[in-house]
Amino acid sequence: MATHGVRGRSGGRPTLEEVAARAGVGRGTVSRVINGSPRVSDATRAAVEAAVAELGYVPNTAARALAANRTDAIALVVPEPETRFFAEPYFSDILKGVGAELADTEMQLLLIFAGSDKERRRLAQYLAAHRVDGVLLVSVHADDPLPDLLSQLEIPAVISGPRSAAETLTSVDSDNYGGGRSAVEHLLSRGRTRIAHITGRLDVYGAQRRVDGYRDALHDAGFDVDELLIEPGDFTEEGGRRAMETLLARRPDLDAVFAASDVTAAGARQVLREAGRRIPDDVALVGYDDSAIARHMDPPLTSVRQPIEEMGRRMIDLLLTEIADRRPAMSRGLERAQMVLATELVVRTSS
Amino acid sequence: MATHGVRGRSGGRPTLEEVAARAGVGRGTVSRVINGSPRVSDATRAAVEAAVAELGYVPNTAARALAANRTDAIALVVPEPETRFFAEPYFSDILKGVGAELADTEMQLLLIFAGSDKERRRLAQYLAAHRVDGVLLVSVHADDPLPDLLSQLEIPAVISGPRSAAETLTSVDSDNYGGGRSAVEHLLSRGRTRIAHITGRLDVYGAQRRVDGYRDALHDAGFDVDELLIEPGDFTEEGGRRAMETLLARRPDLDAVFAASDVTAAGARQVLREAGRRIPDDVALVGYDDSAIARHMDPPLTSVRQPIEEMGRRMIDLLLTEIADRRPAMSRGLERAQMVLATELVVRTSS
DNA sequence: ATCACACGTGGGAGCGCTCCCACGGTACCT
DNA sequence: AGGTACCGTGGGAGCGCTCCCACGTGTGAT
Repeated sequence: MATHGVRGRSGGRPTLEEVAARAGVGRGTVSRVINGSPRVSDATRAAVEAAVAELGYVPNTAARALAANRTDAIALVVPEPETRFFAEPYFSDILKGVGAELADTEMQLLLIFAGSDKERRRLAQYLAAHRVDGVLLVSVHADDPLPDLLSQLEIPAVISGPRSAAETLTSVDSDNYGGGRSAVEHLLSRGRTRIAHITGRLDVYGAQRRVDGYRDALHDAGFDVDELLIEPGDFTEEGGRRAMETLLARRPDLDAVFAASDVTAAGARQVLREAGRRIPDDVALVGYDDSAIARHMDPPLTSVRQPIEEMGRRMIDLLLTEIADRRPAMSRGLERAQMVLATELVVRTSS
Repeated sequence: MATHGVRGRSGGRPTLEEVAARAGVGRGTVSRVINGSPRVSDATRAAVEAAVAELGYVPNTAARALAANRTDAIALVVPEPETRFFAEPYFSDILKGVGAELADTEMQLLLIFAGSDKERRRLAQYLAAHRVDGVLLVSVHADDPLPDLLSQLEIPAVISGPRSAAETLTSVDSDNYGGGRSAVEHLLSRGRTRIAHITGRLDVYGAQRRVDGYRDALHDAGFDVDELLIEPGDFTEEGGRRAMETLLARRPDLDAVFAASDVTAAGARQVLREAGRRIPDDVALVGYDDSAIARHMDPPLTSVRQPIEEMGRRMIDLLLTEIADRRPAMSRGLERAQMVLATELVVRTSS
């Protein structure tokens, strides 16, 4: 469909040189037209474009990459096994945002999994070869060496979910603090006062921030924070069950639970049911992520929604800017951007 | 982790030339070592490898691609919107096989979605630019122009699920005929004789082959095929419901149903339940795909499993061979490979 | 009339590699 | 001794682009 027109009699694909000859101009001029430089007269531009169309010219990426020292490709690095990538809607949402924002760009997106050690070595090789202009990093654990490798190689990178408050890479995050806060404020407004919190993995910065939001919301409402109402989980269903059992044993009079993920809430719900507590009558329940689970739970789960697709879009924005600036990491003076997007509490009948 | 060692004082990455100088050999020799040519003495090879390690040399992909006219990349083209890609386990299984087979290769895998028209135009551009050495095509509809574009551009390609018996591209498929056959033979062996079939979308070659298997199994067992027992579906749950209603109205005495997908079977099951038929007592049910749905259905669904991961692996095998042969499509004489992998009937309590 | 300075343009140099030819050396034949 | 063959090796040429300098030519200020 895209290519018809005369193939060069040489048999191969037409080159810049051939287009130039055909249009009766020099090589440089064709290059300028191809790259959208404004320093070309309209007449010349038209002639070149005609020649390009007639010959079905398509630039040779390798040659361009070699000469210009760029690749026009960026990588989305997922430091997880592929299984998790498909299992968690998080990734698919990010990918959707990224794809949308990249759609009218020349940039090519590469999806790279780095779950196993072998894959990670491969990735290191890959980055060392500078085969991408920039990197999008999602779901990075606190002790992951990848970000440092990237700044060392001076490859522009944007991370989703900073590793800490002192993240050195440009980052995009949802407002975990505000999310945690809004969940608790909502429960308070419903008249609940003995609100428990099942946290996420605390080596994940976002999980900590949710706890901070939980604490501050209670504190600002004039309550003391009861440490016995806080129990660490790990984002999983099983973790939610365990934590809920502990909490119930420790504080049987609790009247609400804020779980750090919907899956965790599902685990908690199960234990509450088995203990004969009705939701929301006896215990109100709020989750986090607003995933499919939340909508299909019985009763439907109130949950904090993160704008994940939007995060994907913003990540690309920032990355492209950084690439364009060509001042990779730690360029002098320039503050690393730390973008934070608002969350939204989706109220359902569980609270 | 991967790169330490002396960076060239020039500041940039070391080149072949610098490695050659350091090892006291010529450029060609280093190239030979890098590319694993046997025509290098052991001593020289060792010297070069030492120099490579010391300098932290990593080949420049763009330069290599330009000089050698190859990209060391292949694309997995998914002619579907990203949503379906994540929704259907088929893709994740294929990807798993592909990834595994590619793991100890230099080849880079690109994932390209071509669901929308815009994306397809982009893809055509991409292929015209020969940015990949080969293409893996999955889930292609009968009238898709993509395969023809590929052979026209002479890009090696392997398709999963041939478009017809006369597929011109190299293909890998599971044995849909045998799968259909085994499902019916199984039902016959259970003493069922009035076996209905809800087909898949009949513009999908594999769906047709399943029908063929259904027919032949009955015929070979000495039964006439009752056309009123065959009702077209479309692989969806809703299609399964509709078809089941039709069948039940037409042949209330049917005692078994073979559905062309598990999802279709789920739809059929629902209608059967509503009609008061017990499974498997009154009506035995067999699905296709052996997906999660099959395992979790009540009762658990007998289903035909396709070796999807294996298909991914074989596709890569064939593609790499084709790339190595450098005789892209329709090279003279060479029969297109049409690989067919066996299916397996997983018997559960629904039959 | 002169100078200055844009602007649009052509083409050399060079990006880092692979390919291939040519060369000297060794080994084995006649 | 000369011839032939092959092996390991060096390095020229060239892949198709971008970058940048240099070169007219036209315009406005002097």
